[in-house]
Amino acid sequence: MARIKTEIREQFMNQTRQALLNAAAEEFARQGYELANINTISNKAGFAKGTVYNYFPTKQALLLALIDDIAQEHFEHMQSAVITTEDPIGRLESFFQAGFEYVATQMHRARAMFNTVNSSNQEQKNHCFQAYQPMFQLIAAQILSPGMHQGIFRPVDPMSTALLLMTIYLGTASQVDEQGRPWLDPDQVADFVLRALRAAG
Amino acid sequence: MARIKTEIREQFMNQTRQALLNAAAEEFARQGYELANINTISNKAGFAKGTVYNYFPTKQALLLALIDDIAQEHFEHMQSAVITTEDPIGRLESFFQAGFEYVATQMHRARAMFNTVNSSNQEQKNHCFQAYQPMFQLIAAQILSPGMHQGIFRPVDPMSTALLLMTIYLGTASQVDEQGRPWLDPDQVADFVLRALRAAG
Amino acid sequence: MARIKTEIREQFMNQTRQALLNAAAEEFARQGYELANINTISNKAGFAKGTVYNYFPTKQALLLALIDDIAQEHFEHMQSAVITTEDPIGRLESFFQAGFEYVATQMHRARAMFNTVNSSNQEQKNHCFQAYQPMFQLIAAQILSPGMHQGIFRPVDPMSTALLLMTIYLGTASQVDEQGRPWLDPDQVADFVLRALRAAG
Amino acid sequence: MARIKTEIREQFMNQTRQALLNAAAEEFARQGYELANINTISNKAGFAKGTVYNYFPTKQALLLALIDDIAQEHFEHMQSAVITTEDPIGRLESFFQAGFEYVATQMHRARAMFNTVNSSNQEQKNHCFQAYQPMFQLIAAQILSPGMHQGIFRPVDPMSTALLLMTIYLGTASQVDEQGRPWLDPDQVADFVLRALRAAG
DNA sequence: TATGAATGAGAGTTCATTCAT
DNA sequence: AATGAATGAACTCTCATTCAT
Repeated sequence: MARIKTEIREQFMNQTRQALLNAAAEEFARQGYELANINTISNKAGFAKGTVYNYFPTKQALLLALIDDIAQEHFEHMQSAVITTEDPIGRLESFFQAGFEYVATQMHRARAMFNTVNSSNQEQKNHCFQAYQPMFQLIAAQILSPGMHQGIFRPVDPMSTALLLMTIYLGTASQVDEQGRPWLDPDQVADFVLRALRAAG
Repeated sequence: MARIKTEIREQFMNQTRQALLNAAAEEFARQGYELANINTISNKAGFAKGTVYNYFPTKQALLLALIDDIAQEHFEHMQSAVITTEDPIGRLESFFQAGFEYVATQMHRARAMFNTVNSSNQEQKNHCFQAYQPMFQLIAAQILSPGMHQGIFRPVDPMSTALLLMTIYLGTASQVDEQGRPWLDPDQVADFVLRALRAAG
Repeated sequence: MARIKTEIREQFMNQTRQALLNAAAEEFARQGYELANINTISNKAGFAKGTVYNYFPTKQALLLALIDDIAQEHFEHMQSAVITTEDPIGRLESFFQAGFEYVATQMHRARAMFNTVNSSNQEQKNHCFQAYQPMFQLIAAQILSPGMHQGIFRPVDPMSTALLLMTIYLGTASQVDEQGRPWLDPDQVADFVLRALRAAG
Repeated sequence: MARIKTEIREQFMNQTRQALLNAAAEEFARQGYELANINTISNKAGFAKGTVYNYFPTKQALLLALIDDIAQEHFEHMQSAVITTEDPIGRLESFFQAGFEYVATQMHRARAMFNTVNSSNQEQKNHCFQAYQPMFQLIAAQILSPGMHQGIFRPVDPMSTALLLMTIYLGTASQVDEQGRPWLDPDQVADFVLRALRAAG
């Protein structure tokens, strides 16, 4: 009984926490970290200013928790798309498609992440890279390695190439016009990358 | 006589202006726009706070003037490297080499520019793109077009490909470790891009 | 219960607001709007600088709220004095007596208002006139009109004469020596005005 | 010869000084003392910022010199109008007519003076009263005294009545609508005052 | 747990004044 | 006499954070 009560409470707390994270995503996306306003975030989430501090000790802790949330969701979205096929080429195409899809459907979260990854604050930037380690692993282990083993991709260093692909993904997916539409399309980018990776002959 | 006096004065003013721009580059690079401190900038340049406002009406105007300064210098550095050879492949290699070189030698200016290009402030971002138009033209007209005409590069849309290359350049050149060394090297990146661009066969 | 709590809180807030308005009156009276210092105001009220901005969005909003407060209090003071007698002559004498009384007892508030009414800032000046509309009505409807109807006052245009009387009141009541004592006394002024208004013969 | 040179120089200096005073009048009228900008004033006069300080040691000194200039001109304008007739009633009417005329023709100077007379700065206010002493004398000695001696005006205290008339003049002449037209006209005001002053019977 | 009044450090900007030219 | 670059004190306003309720 007490257990159940506790669970219900936790669920409520999680709801509040999620509401705050969602509102934070929107605000961090629109304004960037420095200009983001804690008051605006809490109000957007339907709470008062002080409530944020019941869940996150500081503004930066809120951002970093958000980044963790985003990175995990982002990773799961990409992974599930990538592993639906065995073909390394298809996987790479899926990677870019799923990536652009994520940016399109989770605009706020994606932009909050872009802003943080490009932040001049080293701590925030590093936290992003940490949180995105699984994504690098995904590229290296689930796309590049199989491709090289099957002789479809030329031999490359998996980690630095994963970094390059990730850079290309982040760079191209984050460039959008004033209406939020990307300047480049994922197939075009995937095609470009595939030509660069394909084994000769 | 008056002319000479005026010229000397203008030279002095330009010196002050340049000192402020240099200090601003350092501060904007280290802190990003929002955290950059006008007082710190002017002191770094050897002046009092108010002096900044004799040269730039607002903090943002200072940033945008700096971006113009950087973009021009950056462009000139790249252009002079690119046009030393007729060979499109060499030109593309030179482009990345000169690019990474610029980032290495003009660290502050380059980082200030990266921060601005990735800013969540649309006005600042747009200003960057405007200021970098010559660079896009350089890629399209001096590298891609000749390469395609000579049958060395496969046919691509020059502008969107220039955008892609620029994105790759900015993305890869801006990724540096804590000591400021790039994670990827220009030849590796140029090689990757060349494989993607080369005409089949 | 919640209602009671809310009421208590509101009462507290009103106390803070009033304390700020009182401190503001003192400061605006002594220094005028431009030289008035928000920090001084909040400290005088027993609060920190930022607290002012929990109640008034800007310095000018604080001034205008104060003007509204003063105008209402001022009007109520004058009205209650005026309507205690039916006699138009007595009413006019009461008007000036109560007016000088208000200035003497509410020195800060009165001076803050004088400063604002004479401000070179049109917006502030206009706000004063708006806030003092009831006072013009009081003069026209409760003093001049009855006086004319009873044949005690000669026929005059009520509104422009109300304006003239108000001008005379403000002008004479605001002239004080270094110790704050008025140069003219209300009975003298009332007598002067009465002679100008009385019906011939 | 040296004398002549000196005179020419003085004339030049006086020209510069006058240009500065005129520009100051405009700025002090529009903005009030605190918001008036020394740079704006000097530029309006066709000089650089520093030039002001060759003629006036401080901003306030500039204001006070301007007040002296205005008070003298204002007085001369009123005096010459007042003394054209021997009739005290005509003199009083002329006083208000000339007064409103001065405000209409020397709008900037008049408004600068109104702003200063109503300033919360005691020093500035007092300086105004000092500078306007001749005007009080004019009212008392050239209008009220003759009127009383001729039995046209009832007996009043000349100085306090002069103060009252001056207050009424300043109050009514300074009230203008957004187009700068006065709300009351001088004859109306003079008529009001005359009724208050006329000897009974 | 949720609230929101209070805090106060900190920032950008203005501008009277100085002074070397 | 005229200039205008440099100065730096002073000000308004913002906002992350605290804490009593």
